[in-house]
Amino acid sequence: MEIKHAVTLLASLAQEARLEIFRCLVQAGPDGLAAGIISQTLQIPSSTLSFHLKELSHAGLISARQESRFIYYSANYDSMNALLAYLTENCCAGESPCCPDVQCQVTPIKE
Amino acid sequence: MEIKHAVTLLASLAQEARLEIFRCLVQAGPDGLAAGIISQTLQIPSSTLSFHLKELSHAGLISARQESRFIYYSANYDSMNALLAYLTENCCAGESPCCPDVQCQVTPIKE
DNA sequence: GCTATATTTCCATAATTATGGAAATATAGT
DNA sequence: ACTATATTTCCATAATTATGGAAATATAGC
Repeated sequence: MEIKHAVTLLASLAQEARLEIFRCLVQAGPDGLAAGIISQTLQIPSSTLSFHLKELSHAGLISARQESRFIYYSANYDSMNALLAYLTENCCAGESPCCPDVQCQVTPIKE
Repeated sequence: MEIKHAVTLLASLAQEARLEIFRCLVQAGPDGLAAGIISQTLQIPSSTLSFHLKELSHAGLISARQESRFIYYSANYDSMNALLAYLTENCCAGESPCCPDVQCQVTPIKE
């Protein structure tokens, strides 16, 4: 994953309403939830919710599907997995030091 | 971890310069790097870097320690681990559906 | 076609975040 | 005290992001 993509995913989750929405959708499972249900559950006005859903959707973290008059939003598990993998590989903070021989590209200070 | 704290951590990583800085510090290991080296390596003007280091520091993702005239910044592995744990537990997208019986708190639509 | 419900778009406004130069501050060697 | 280097603070400015009401659009039942 490119760093810019990781930043996009992080940014879309770095907002309380959106993190709540995403968490809610993850817990709701693959079928997802209709926008109205999310609005009602999380007490978010529809226009504000729509804005946040669009953000998450643009980032690729959720998908939408129309079903009669309802639009169901569901979490894209793969996308989240990819983000976690990126963070674990590049910014990991495991017990054992990660990437032990990878060095930050430090150019020697020239006099 | 509280959701607000997760949001704070995500927000501090949701910026390309900061994600680069953090990644760099993770790779640099526990000793970290002096601010000037980071500035030079990532080509970030010192004032801008200082701003971003402060953000990461406030979020608790990095620590600073003075060493003679230099200030060394290093990644707080524990903090990152906690974030990954939070995301895995609350927003996880594993192969197997997570939290199978936890349901998003959906109040039934009343007529 | 009318009505009701679901969702989005539009819009103005507010709030937050990012940028980098210049000046200020800190630290240490001479 | 003077000098050099390291880092931060200050500041103005720009850019981005968030909010929610009102209007517009879509969908389906009657």
